[in-house]
Amino acid sequence: MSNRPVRTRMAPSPTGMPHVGILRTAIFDWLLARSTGGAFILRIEDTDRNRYVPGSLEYILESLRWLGLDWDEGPEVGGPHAPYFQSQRLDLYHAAAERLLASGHAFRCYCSPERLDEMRNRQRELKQPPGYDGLCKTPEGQAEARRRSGSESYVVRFDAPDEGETVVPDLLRGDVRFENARIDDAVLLKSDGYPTYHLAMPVDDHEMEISHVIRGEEWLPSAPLHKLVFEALGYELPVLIHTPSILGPDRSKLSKRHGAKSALEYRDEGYLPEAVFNYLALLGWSLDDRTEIISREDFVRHFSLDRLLRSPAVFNGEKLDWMNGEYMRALSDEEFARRVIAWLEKPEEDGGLPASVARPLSFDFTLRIVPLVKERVKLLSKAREMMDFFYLPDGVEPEVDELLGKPFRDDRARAALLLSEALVLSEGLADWTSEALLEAYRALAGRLGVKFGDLAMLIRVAVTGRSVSPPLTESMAVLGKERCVLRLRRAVQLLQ
RNA sequence: GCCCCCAUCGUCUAGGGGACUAGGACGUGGCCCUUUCAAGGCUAAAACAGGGGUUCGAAUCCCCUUGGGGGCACCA
Repeated sequence: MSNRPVRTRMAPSPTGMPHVGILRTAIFDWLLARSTGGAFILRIEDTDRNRYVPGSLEYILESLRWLGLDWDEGPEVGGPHAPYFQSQRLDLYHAAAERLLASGHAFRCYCSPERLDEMRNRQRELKQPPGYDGLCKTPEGQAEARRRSGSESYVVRFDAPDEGETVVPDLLRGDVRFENARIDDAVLLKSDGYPTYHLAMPVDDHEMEISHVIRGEEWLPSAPLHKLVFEALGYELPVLIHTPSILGPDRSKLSKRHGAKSALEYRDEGYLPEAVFNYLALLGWSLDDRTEIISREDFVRHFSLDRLLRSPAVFNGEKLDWMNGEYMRALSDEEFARRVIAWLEKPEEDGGLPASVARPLSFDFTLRIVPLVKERVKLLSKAREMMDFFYLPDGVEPEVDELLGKPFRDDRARAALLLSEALVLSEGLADWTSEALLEAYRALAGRLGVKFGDLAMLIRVAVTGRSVSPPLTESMAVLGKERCVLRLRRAVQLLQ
């Protein structure tokens, strides 16, 4: 195998948001490059104008940026092999096609789509393997095809050998053998002058000096074709690595059907990029028998191709959630505050706080809240419901049912009494600290003959508007006496 | 239909002939902690798909079966 400098690439088509499968492969590409001092190249495979989805390029770039996969060459950064858009490299593909035509490795095919359809239907009925029947391999056949289609429009097809076998060396899977008779005379150049992947990929990977092609295993069946094209063009074949698929819960390839998400959707749901990176990188690769949380630096330091797995992995959202929680808790308070503020300052419809809350949020105030919520939140998006009551300028509006809860469902008067006792006590409290509050409320509960938990819940809902909240007295200490007393008073009124 | 790939707890995985009464993690159950919710601690259940070989010895190597996945476009 070659000793060329390591150069890997991600080569997405602009057909929408890149999903986790392709991103996971990109992570391996990036990791291989970064761990070897090599280069990671981004190339846009925009050769199918029919499938083009506007905005895709930005989705791709933003996904990579979000995950921290910086590219050394490609869109925006340029590079010695620019342009990095295949639609701007047509001359290269035409020249390659001409060479293949001249050397007899390819031929022009005038068959109409209709004829090809018929051909395939016939083959299916006869239970024969589908594939081009070779009509246009001879001048007579070409004439016939032209006559039948009534058009001069043609494609360039590869003339695959009919005998022998082609052995594809895959670093992960070893030598994979294919009978040449099974290799189709694939279209290399379409009638619109654009190349197919089968031509563009060998040409570009050669031109861009790609040393390792890491791509999904769905490409394995066409790998022998690619090898043949590389050879016909006189190019050195890169190291091939076909990564296993990521599967949905039903074990079929992960797709939109399963709610397969793009990186940007994870971002918008409140996941941390380092957690998504960690989780994805561990789908098909492992460091050892126990390490789950691995920093980006350690991934780079320890990544090696020989620990890549061959078998497909089912995507486990619950484990991702757990891992995201791990990363959230591992953040410093300051960093947590920065990220959560960025989230909370978004418009309400995007998961931020209501418009009534003035932006920007106070960093210092938020920093005091962070220790109370950090370990009870798995997603940034969940932070809002845990934290909003701290910021609401007009207080909270608890539901009566919520306030009464189970213990006081049938004794509203008692709840009102307890709460007003708590109010009076609070108003008279000079030392507004969590410790003092806790002590005072415990004593009160004892004096009134109510379980502390029940009393606390009453106060909790009154102050936070919810029955699930960060620790009560600590939250109240941060909120401040004035606001707490106000909210207690309002709750008492609500019950009376 | 044909071709190719894959196969350890429900899921992600460790394991590359003896260290395996098969380890870790997520999830699940139980207990502890506890002002809610989390977090944390302890603990439990849970797997080598089946069958043949090879070998003194197989989760590990080979073959077959079964199962799962992918591919067979002028899409990538």
